[in-house]
Amino acid sequence: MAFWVVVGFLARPTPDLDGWQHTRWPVASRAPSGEMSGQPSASSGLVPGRTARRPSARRFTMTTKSAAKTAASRPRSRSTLHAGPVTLEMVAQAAGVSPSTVSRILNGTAVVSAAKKQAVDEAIAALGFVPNPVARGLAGGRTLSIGVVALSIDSPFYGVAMRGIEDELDRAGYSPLFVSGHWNVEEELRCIELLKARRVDGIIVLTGRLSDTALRAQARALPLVVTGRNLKAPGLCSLGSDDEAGARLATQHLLDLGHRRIAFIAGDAEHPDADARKRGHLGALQDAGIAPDPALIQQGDYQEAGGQLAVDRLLQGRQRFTAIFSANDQMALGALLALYRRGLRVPDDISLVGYDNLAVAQFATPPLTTVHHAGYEMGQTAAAAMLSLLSGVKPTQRLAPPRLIVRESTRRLTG
Amino acid sequence: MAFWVVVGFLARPTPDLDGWQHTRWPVASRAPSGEMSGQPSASSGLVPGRTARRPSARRFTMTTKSAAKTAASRPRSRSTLHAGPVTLEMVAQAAGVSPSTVSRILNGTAVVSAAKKQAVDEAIAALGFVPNPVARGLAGGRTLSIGVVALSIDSPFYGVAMRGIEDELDRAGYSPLFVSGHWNVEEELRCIELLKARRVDGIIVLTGRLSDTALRAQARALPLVVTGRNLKAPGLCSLGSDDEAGARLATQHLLDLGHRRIAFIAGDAEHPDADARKRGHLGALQDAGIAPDPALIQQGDYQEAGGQLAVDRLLQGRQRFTAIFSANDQMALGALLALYRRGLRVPDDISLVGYDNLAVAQFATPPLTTVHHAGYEMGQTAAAAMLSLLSGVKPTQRLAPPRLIVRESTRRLTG
DNA sequence: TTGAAAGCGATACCAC
DNA sequence: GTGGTATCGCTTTCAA
Repeated sequence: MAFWVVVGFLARPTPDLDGWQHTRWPVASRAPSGEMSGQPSASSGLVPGRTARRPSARRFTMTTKSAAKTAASRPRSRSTLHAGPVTLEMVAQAAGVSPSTVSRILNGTAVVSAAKKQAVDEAIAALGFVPNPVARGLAGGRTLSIGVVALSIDSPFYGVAMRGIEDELDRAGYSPLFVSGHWNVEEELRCIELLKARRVDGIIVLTGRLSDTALRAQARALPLVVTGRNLKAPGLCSLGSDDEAGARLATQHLLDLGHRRIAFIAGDAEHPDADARKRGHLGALQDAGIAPDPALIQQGDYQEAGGQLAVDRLLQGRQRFTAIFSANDQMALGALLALYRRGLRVPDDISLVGYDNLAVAQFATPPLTTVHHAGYEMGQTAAAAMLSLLSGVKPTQRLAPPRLIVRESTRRLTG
Repeated sequence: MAFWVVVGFLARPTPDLDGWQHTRWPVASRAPSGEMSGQPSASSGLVPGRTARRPSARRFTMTTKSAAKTAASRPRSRSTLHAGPVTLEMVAQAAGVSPSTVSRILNGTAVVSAAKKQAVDEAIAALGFVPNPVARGLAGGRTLSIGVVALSIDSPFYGVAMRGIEDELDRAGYSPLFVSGHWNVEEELRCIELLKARRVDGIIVLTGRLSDTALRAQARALPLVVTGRNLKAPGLCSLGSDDEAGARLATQHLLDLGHRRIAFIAGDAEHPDADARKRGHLGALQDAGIAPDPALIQQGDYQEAGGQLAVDRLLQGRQRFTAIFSANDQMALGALLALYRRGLRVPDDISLVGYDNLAVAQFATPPLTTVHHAGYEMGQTAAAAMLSLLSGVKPTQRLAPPRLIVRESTRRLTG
């Protein structure tokens, strides 16, 4: 996208217009004709801002067929000094073609003669034209932006997923619009409405709390990609990861090391993947012929504090166990602290396995054995799937299966 | 903002139009009249999408004075069944007023009679009207969105800052647009251009790599808030935190505990605050009459691995030291691991202080003594400052001074 | 106070 | 292949 590179923007308010006053920032493409009036609205809660219209400088328009070659009579002729947002129309004039043609070249909507294409490309480069996504959004219905609903903008796991989305979308000229649902269904819905109001072209939901039904409904209005689920619906692409298999890997690893009494710290039950991880753990135990001990299963919340409390409960209950599998790394970190507080060493006294392979996991003391849950890749894949959806191609992306990362928090049970 | 609550959106493509085909998602407010033609463009790299115009259903317009009461003849009359984006114009019709009046009420741009206001408010509620920010952006020049340039979307420290921004802006009806510069000046500039292309109303730069001069220049075109700096310029609000004082606090704490040989792990030199933290450390030493030993100062990079390597170098160099002050928590985590690997216990053998008070710091083993660098609050304050700037008020926000958080990674030097 | 209408900057129909 | 131009949904003159 060559035309996307150069941008010519206002360095200072255009001084060539009549009535310019002391407004500091040129608002969009308008040159102010005076200060705004009016009070902050009760509805919007905000001052209208320093917007005003070009008072005399009227854009040329040719409502009737007769107004043919008026181009030269345009009031604000282009000059390097009086820079302002360069419009498609300016490019058209400079290249001596119609706006339609420029648009066609920009979007590849139709075949244009090589000569005109070159003229337009040159004009674009010369003027430093950047298409205005806002106008594009209004006119074309597409804003080249994708809404991303995350649980929280500062989530350690989804943070890297967001980076993956960002990188992948960027390559296609799309921008992500991140909003956070804060672990709350209503807020997630509000986020989606906000994104739709902003006319995003599609929405990526990173797991989230919404019901499958709600997601299906949304997908009827807008392309939707959702991670952490497995559901089928028109216009919807779900990218489930096999958390059950991942959890099996973790528990199996502990079993392989000779552990038999393995405590499990469950994730937030509201989270769809929490149950899968629990099933994986129980499944692995069962396959090994071990009856799960309910006392060894502690409810957590996917947060550090939850892991810490879970271990405290385990210890207070005087449960015998030689290993812990925590349904995510964050809780494992809390577990690590709880064990440390009691003077229990990892892995000498207790082996510990996490899940997710967060960046911090490798810097825990000791570095955490965990299940790699590819966050960055998940984001990238979700974005790629969205781009497929948008281009009308059925997305075929799938997530890589989870894999075990053995570090230093687990060891063979001896004695 | 009462009108912001309800949204009526397309559940399925409007079936009342002629020529409807198998398009899946209604693009913006248009009902398709057929499939799109054309190839993906070399410029945009993307398929144009399934956009099409309403073929016959023409919006009513009154170009001449004579076309007075045509409202009733409007082709697509409003009905609950044929829901579609509710426009301001529909509200106007429902309320029996002109679009201008609705706009005035929405924005508080002018005084409107109570009766009309009520009628409009009711119509808004009844139709579930939500103003289209895209159209607003085009027409008014304001998009109610603020660009936020971060180093990375998944930065642990700036993550919480972003949350602060999000929360604060949300209360004013603004949305943040997060973009990442990836620790790279060129990319940061590219981000800013992208944000300007998307017509954000202002930009918040979270520290970043841009030079003060570059920032000043940007501020001439758009309101700008920048954290981690102290610079003055028109249209610019900088929110510097006193990192020097914070670092002094950390080193002073170690001195108070009787430590004399204190190693320092410096932050990424490209970061403006890294130098301040180093100065604070050296200043505290100097005040205590201790000559800094260059061998005890190790360069880090603000990443975990950097902290780990720094400690490795310290240990390999057989330096004598009883405490370490790491210029941020991430490096402190790495330091913790390096010490653990050598069998050195924190705080028994070595005391360790970090900086930032990341969420993970309190779950390190042992929980990290650190300097609280209010990320969330920083974001909130930056957003508030931006809102001030936008409303023409000179921002007076300041950041709270850093403060020491004593946890378990430091102890009094005995013997 | 209120309404009419001219844009904002693109897109994509429709005709040539 | 092109150009004209009617929108998109809203803001803000200007005139009444």
